[in-house]
Amino acid sequence: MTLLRDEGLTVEELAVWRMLQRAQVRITRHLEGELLLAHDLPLASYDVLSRLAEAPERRLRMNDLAGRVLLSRSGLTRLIDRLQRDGLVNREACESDARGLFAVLTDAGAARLAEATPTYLRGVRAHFLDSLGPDEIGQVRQLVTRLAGATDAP
Amino acid sequence: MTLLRDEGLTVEELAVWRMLQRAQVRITRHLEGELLLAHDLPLASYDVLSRLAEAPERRLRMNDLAGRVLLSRSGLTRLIDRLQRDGLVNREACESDARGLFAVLTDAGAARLAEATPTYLRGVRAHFLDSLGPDEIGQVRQLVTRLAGATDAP
DNA sequence: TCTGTTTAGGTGTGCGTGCAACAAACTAAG
DNA sequence: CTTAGTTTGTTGCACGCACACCTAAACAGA
Repeated sequence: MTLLRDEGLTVEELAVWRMLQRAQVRITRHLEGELLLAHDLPLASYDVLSRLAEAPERRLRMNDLAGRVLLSRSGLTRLIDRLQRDGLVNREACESDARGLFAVLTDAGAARLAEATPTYLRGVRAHFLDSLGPDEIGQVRQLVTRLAGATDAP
Repeated sequence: MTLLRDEGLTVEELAVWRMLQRAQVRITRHLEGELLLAHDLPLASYDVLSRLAEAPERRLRMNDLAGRVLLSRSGLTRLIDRLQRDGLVNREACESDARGLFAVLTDAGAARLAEATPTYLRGVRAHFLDSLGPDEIGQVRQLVTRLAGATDAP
């Protein structure tokens, strides 16, 4: 209210920010709910599996993976623990660097990913893309690129 | 990759969705980090305090508050517990409905909010609004309104 | 008035996350 | 070769959250 103007934010600007938060949470919850219900797969796990599937040799160093997924290194360690326990991912040592570990997608992991992907993509379309006008994607791309700062997969 | 086209999503559409997630996490972490560092106040707590400050009589029913903040009812219960412990919020019974409880902002809570608000607003401007072109706010407003689905404060 | 249903809020529990501290392996300077 | 500094991944810990369940109060219809 009064606090707002003192810092030069309009009411609209604050409302937009709040709605952005709300939108993000809303979309994410829907998506995760569907993924959990249909495939017992959390969103973060799906993200890891899909990143690995895209990577050459289906493998990525823990550190690289943590950079792509939105997770701290320790968070990723635990998540890979779970995925390994479920047989979707394996850890393999790195030849050139004895400290390094690869997370590598198993066949079971690839199968699980393939199974869940239609649900995921349908969700992204239904909860996100369908709200965009046909020509808006380009604008939104430029916008989120600016907001995201760093690139997606360096 | 191959999985993508089968469901009719372009590579660009998926990239936009991923960047949106990345952007949201990035902004939120920056904002929360600054708020925590400067005022030892988590983002969720700031949100609650500001919602209460905006409400008539500085008070809101737990349920209403949970609707505005992006939190489950149980999550809000615990958060209010903490805020009450720190003296920023009090619980007061509701006259007309014996089940109801108001969360009401204390003077200390209002002071803490006033102290943290410049940091918060600066952060929103720096990490979000500054990435928008001067005329983009209106477009973004329409977009996020569609994405958020429900209204902000019904 | 009584009984079944709905709503408000809180509690028990388990999960996922980040931070700080750690050990091991690499790297660079002397 | 040695030593100091950096990077990689893991672990101890505490925190915050949601889900399922619970109690008390309100409401509905007979």
